[in-house]
Amino acid sequence: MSVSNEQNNEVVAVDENHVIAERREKLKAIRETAKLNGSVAFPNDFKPEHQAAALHAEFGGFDNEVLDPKALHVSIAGRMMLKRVMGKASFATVQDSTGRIQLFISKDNLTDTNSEAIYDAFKHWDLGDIIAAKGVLFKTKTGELSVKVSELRLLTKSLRPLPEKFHGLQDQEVKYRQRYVDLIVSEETRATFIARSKVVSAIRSFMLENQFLEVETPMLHPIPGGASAKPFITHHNALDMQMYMRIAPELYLKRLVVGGFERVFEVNRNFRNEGLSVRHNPEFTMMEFYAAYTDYLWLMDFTERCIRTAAIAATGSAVLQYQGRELDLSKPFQRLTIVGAIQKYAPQYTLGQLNNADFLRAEILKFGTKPFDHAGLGALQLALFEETAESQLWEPTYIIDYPVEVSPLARASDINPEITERFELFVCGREIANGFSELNDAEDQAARFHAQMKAKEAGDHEAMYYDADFIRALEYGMPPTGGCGIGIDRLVMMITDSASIRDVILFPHMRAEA
RNA sequence: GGGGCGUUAGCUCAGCUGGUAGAGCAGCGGACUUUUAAUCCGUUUGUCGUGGGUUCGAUCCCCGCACGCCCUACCA
Repeated sequence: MSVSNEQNNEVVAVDENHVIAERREKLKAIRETAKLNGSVAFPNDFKPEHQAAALHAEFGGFDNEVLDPKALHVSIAGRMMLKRVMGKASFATVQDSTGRIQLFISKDNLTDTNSEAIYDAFKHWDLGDIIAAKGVLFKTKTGELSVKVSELRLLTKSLRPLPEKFHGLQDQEVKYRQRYVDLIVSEETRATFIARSKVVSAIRSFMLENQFLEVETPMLHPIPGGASAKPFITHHNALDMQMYMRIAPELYLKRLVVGGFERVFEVNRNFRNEGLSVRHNPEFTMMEFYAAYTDYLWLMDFTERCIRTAAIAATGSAVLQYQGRELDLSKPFQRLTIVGAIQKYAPQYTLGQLNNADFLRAEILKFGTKPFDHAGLGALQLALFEETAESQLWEPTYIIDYPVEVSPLARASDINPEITERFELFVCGREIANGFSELNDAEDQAARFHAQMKAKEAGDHEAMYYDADFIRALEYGMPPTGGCGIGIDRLVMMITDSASIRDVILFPHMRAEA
């Protein structure tokens, strides 16, 4: 054919190694044999009726005296992970989505007319091939439940070799970039993502049980809002307008509360155009919920129960181990004010100092952080908290009394207008959740947006935009409401004892491959 | 964005402060009818991440770049 085709072949060749080349040759032979037999190289007519884990659970406890008379016929399929050929008899370990089971394959037991050819073909099948078997359950000499195979088929030829069978996949980069390989060979990785699924479904059930309505709000926003963060910017061609990937669903969910959905929640992705770290992925999952006629005190109780429920659903216990240290989610979560937390974890500061803006400003500079120019006392206290106390909050702790100036969507305290009815939940030194009594005074909200715009003009790139439609919605009247967002990835990190957010995201963001 | 460490066969890893590379697994050939990372015999495979520099000579020393991991910063 053409030049381009030759180029393609060259590209393939660069990626090839002799192992892959051997396998391609085997596949070629398989195709030819299939053609002669009127069959196909990639059949899809085999339907397994059993799975490894269930077979072990149901029959693993019996010995051959029980199993033999039953003559339990099973059919299974999966990836061949181990193969031990010993002349005329062989063992192969097959892995399906539930676990592994061993096959015992001997020419004598194969019922097919050309059993010799099938057995010889099997000897050349590779680790990683998807195979299917039918046979009878029995126990080997060493007591392992196995299938004495009467029918054996190759369903899918695998062209690429798996990682080394004992050490598995060690290269972090490959684990992230080629998660499919990681999942094939790492039980631990599979367990992490199964736990993640359990966490999410437990949270969903918990919300539904508490009369919340699950909703989906836009991911593409004309005005980014609901958080202080840099958005990804994109463009809608037909409308010829700039759009933003959402940084938070908050303003839409509150519009729904205005609309009369008094309890709503959404579990989905937020996108923030910021740095990557062991705790940050550009897209991350939030469970955000709003409940009319509740406040931040109610939210703290509710969030606590929600997290505890999720942990138990995923691990069976509310007492966990995180990075070698016990994490007890069963006890009531602590509550501390920002100043209280500093006093507890950095007792060198006096109350007088903590209420002295000039002192705080100077102290924060010592930590190498520059507080923003117009930071008030509350913001300075918060900055010092972040430097001194935050990372020490191992046991679940709600920090309360966030200053108004850093909480533009939260309801101010009736007692002290400088602070809001807001909390953040810290566990293992990390922020896990953020919630507050919602600001439902449309005029106050408009004034807060104006203040944010001023901050933006003054150079605060993360200050919020003025969202006129959101103000309009509030002007129709939003009932008093409490709302909270839980960072699902970080919660799953905690519950699965994962050190990096990338370990709990199936396909974490990576730089383009070299 | 700043700092540290890393990159050697398909995989897991060795490689002596410089003489162009090894092991195990996988593969290929052979033996073997109860193995468990099967075993035993034989055997193939490398732009030593990449581009420069120093040197008679570089996987090794120096510099740049790419990618990765960790710490740090912004943040959830």
